[in-house]
Amino acid sequence: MISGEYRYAMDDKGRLMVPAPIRRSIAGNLIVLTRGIDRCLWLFPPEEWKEVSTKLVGSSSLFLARDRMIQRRFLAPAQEIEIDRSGRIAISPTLRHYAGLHKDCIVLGINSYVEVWDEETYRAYELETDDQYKEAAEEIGGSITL
Amino acid sequence: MISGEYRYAMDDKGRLMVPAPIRRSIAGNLIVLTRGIDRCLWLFPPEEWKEVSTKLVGSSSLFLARDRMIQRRFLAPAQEIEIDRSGRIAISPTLRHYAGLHKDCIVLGINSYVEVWDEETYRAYELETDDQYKEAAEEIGGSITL
DNA sequence: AAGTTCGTGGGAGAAAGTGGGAAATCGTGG
DNA sequence: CCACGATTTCCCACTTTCTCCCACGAACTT
Repeated sequence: MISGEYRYAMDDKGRLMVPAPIRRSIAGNLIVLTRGIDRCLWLFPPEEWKEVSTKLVGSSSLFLARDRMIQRRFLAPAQEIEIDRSGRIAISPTLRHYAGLHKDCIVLGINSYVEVWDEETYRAYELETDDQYKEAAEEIGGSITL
Repeated sequence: MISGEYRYAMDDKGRLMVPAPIRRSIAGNLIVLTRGIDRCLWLFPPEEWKEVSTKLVGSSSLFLARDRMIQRRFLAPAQEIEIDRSGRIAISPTLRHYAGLHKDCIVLGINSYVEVWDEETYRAYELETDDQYKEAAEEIGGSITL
């Protein structure tokens, strides 16, 4: 189970730390990096990626607009990359640009995958979703007793 | 049943005491620390955390905006940490920053979990919510006879 | 009064994070 | 097809932070 929230600076070469605890929970030093659905990147352990991608490809068709869209925006940008000896990954300019990564980045461990955000973008996202979050919390409060 | 209100100073290394009475009511020396919904941290015994988190994640999807939000804000920041031999936990910079922990902290034992507040923040919260608290008391008075 | 528990501080070794150099690769233009 | 510049990759070395452990002082107990 991957988790944790971290803040790292991307260096001038576009390299970003994969937090040590997350690294430890990944077998091998390969990961798959792709565009996330919000303005962030998603990072999967290879076997997770295989699962997600086959589920998506499995039932998709060249001839359906919706499927083509998903393939283009989610599957196509994916690249398998290596974690270097110091525990960093090099993020390609294309992906960097998509997520608007500048310098300070937020790295989130979520269950079985990892998200990478530009810090400012993430703060903005938090503000934006604050009301929804508190609403959700109240709703949950109705069903969870502690 | 966990309870008690305590005040501790976080040391320069970011370490904070877990009050001895609370420590005694936790099996083992592992706990889960995460962001609370107000500007504080929540600390769960592992089995409690498993229960809460599975209730939340149970059937969540990458592809639903609301699920992503809950995962990012509640689940992602969670980390399992160890209580050291002197009964302290090391709080990561990210969580420290979120709760605005400086030096003096308030630790609250509440039923089955624990809250950690920056002292100033907590005093402010108390002042802010004083009226609401009295109102709430009136409401409750309608249903509880003592 | 002595032992026990509780809280506080600090030191040493290990691990994590950061930066940069050199070789290799890629892309472009001649 | 080659040459050059830019970028990337790989590796090494340094610095900072963390972790683990021990030791001390205060307070409480017996």
